[in-house]
Amino acid sequence: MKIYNTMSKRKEEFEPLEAGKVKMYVCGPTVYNLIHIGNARPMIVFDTVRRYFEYKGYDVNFVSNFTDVDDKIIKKAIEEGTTAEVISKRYIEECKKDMDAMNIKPATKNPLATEEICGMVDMIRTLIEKGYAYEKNGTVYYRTRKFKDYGKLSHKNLDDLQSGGRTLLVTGEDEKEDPLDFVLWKPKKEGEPAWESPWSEGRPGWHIECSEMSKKYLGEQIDIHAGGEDLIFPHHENEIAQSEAANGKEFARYWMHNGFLNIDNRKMSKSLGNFFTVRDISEKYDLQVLRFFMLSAHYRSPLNFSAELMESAKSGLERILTAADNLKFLAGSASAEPMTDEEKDLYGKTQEYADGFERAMDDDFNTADAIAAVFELVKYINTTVDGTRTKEYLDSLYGRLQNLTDVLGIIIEKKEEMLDEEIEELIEKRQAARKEKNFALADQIRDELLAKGIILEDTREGVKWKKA
RNA sequence: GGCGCAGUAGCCAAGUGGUAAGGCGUGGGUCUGCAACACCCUGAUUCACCGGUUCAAAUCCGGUCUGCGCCUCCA
Repeated sequence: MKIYNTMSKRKEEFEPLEAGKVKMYVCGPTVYNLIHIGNARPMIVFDTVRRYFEYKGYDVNFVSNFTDVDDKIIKKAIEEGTTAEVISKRYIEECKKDMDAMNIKPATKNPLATEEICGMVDMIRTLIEKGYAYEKNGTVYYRTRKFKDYGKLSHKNLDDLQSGGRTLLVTGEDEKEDPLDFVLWKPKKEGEPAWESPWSEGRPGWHIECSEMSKKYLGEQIDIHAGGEDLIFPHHENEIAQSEAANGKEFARYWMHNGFLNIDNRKMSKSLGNFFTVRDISEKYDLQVLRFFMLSAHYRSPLNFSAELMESAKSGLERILTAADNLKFLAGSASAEPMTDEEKDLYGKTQEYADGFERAMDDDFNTADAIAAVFELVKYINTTVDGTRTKEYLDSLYGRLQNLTDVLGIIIEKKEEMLDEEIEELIEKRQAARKEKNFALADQIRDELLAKGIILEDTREGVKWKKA
């Protein structure tokens, strides 16, 4: 199994710190609003990574935080005349609903920054003791140049950073020893939430949160640390500086970063009017479509989002779902005899698709290629299945398909839904009309059902229905 | 200014030395009372462009053009 490591800029064979176990940390969202579809990409991608590890038999300890104290949350709280806590609690709940609708497995642990302040204070204290941090007027800064490896993840050197095109010295920061130093602890301003610390009543800097939560729930050294590529610098670079200086050992073995999501080939932003929340999308699509769409490209590539592309993804997903649905439908009236020799042989050949799927996933989670293997399996199913097959064969194919789609987090199982009597009657009435070749009436009933959101399909084995 | 990424059919997208996966769409056909589903056929003599290396290049090297990202809060 190979993983592209941002640190080495190459694919590396994955070797867990502890056999059979994976410790991974994914930087989670700041909860000041509903999550947008850009937030959804790492959630979907790294959930899929996790699912694949589990498919391979690993025990995955998956930790992802919620940043619940931050300037944006405070700003929102002031706007609404409430507290930061109310805001963050609300959006954590909403975020969990969206994640559930995207079929993202709950993390082993979702730590909240505000509940881990003590640990952060301890870590900052350690950094000061070791000479990696200093306090000025209640603010604690990290002494960036003291950490020899600074820049190793983002492949930048300090002098380039300092002579960069933008002004690094911003307001009130002239008290820093060096413009590159970043904040570990800042004193509160009037009306802001604050915690006690040896330096001032205040709150932690953003970067220290992840260093501490990762350490507390996964240990000083972890297998995988992941997030959006925009976090490489400065967030992850700073986490490394903090954690490695404080703990004295390599922080994460593999650094994974997903590419950015653009909308109509432009960066998503509120000012461009191309900003979509996951909730917005859910009004028009089942979020499975969004998930499928995101997995159709490699996670490290930039991905463009547009209405047309979503429609295309919807059609493709539909094809997979239809094949699964068809297997279930046929199984309902299939022979209970054991699989025939021919069927055993046919089923045996599906191993090839599972192998192709794994080969793709083993190569740095190439979901686009893995999906191609799923489509090949679908084609195989569609061409080898009909009303004469045994239930055992149909169920086996279903199992094979589900085994793969589960890794992608795509649910092929149709919710068991009962039609109400009125609709059942209409379907029967239409069948009678068809038998009498009264097609005008039959079509009329079909239109009527369509208006109620029921799509009918006539097959050799009977009438299938599905929700529009 | 510094660092980095990308350019493969109408669209999306795999493929990093051995002769272009897969999906969506289009057009034609089979099946069907019709529709839908499904199936078959339909597509790149070619991988932005120009040179080079090699028996062999979409894949390696050099250059050009174009688009994008990061260096500042950002998934």
